[in-house]
Amino acid sequence: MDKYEIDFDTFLLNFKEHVPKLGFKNSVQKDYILKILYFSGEHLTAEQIAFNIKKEYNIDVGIATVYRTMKFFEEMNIIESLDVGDGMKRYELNLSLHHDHLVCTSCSKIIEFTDDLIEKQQVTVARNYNFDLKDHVMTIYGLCENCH
Amino acid sequence: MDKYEIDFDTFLLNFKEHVPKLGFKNSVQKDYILKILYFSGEHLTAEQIAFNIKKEYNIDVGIATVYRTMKFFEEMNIIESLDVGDGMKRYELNLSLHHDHLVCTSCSKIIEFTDDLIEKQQVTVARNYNFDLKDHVMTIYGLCENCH
DNA sequence: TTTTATGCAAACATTTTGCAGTCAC
DNA sequence: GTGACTGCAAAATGTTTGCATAAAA
Repeated sequence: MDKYEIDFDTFLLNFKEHVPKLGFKNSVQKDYILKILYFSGEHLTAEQIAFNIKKEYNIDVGIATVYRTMKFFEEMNIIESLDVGDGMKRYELNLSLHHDHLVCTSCSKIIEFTDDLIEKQQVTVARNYNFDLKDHVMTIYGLCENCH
Repeated sequence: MDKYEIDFDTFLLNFKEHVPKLGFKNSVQKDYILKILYFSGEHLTAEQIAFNIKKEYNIDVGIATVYRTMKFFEEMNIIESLDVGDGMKRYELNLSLHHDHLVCTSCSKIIEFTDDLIEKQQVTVARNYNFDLKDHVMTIYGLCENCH
C-alpha cells in the first residue's frame, strides 16, 4: 500500500495522541474506521464502512457511530466527503495531496487525478471574482475504459 | 432579463410544441415551473420552486409534481441539477452555455463562471485516462466579496 | 374516450438525535 | 468517578411511489 506517504501505524499513533488534546476520547471504533478507510483506500459510504469492518475484522460498529465519527473526522480535516450524485455520501482519507475525480456513470468506478493547470486556473478564477478560495470540487463524469 | 438568449414566450412555445412529440402532455404546472426557473434565474430546490410559484403566481403545485417534473426536464436536458453539499438538489435552466459555480460557504450565494482553459484541460485529463467524457462539475467553495 | 398528469399520503432511503448503558482516562 | 462514546430505536430529512381523481388531447 503506497497510496499514502505515511504508514498506518504512525498515522494511527499520531491520531490517538491528538484526540485527547481536543478534549475527546479514543475508542476502538474510531481506530477501525480509520483502518478500513486507510487499507481499502476507496471512497466508502457509511454503510460500506460498517460492513467492511465487520467483514475484515469481525467488529460491529453501529451506523450511527460511523456517521458521528465521520463528522468528527471531517472537523479534524482528516477525511473528505464526496457526492457522486446517487444520494449517498462517500468518504475517503485526506492524507494524500488534493485531487479530483473521474466518475464512471456506468460502473461507478472512481479514478483520482491531479492537474496542476486546473489547480492554478481555479486560483485565477477565484481572484477574478474577488473570492476567498477555500476548497474546490471537480468531478468529470463519463464512461471508463472498460465501459465504452 | 438577459441571462438567457431566448425570451421566455418563445422558449415556452417551443417547449409546449415539443412535449406531445415525446408522447407526453402539457400542463399548467409544467409551464409555471419553467416560468419560475426562467425568471428567478437562480438555483432553486424543489421546495423553493413550489413556494415561489405560490408566492409569485398564487398557484399551488404539489411537491411530488415538482420532483417528477424535474426528472422529466432532466431527461429532456432542459435543466441541470447541482449539489452544493447541503443534502438538497438545486435545479437551474440549461439554456445558457455550460458553466461552473463559485459557492460562498458563508451566505450560500452562487456565482456562475466559465473558463475556457479549465474546459479544455478537462478534455485532456479525460483523454489521459481513456475516459469517454460526458459531463463535469466544478465547484469552487470560499467566501464571496461581501463575506470576507 | 383514452391516456397522461396531478395531489395527497404513505413509503422509502439516508442521516441525525435522544437516551440508557459502557468505556476511556 | 466524570465525561465522552456507543448502540439501539425513534425521528427527521429529502425524495419517490401508489392510487384515485382531474385534465389534456
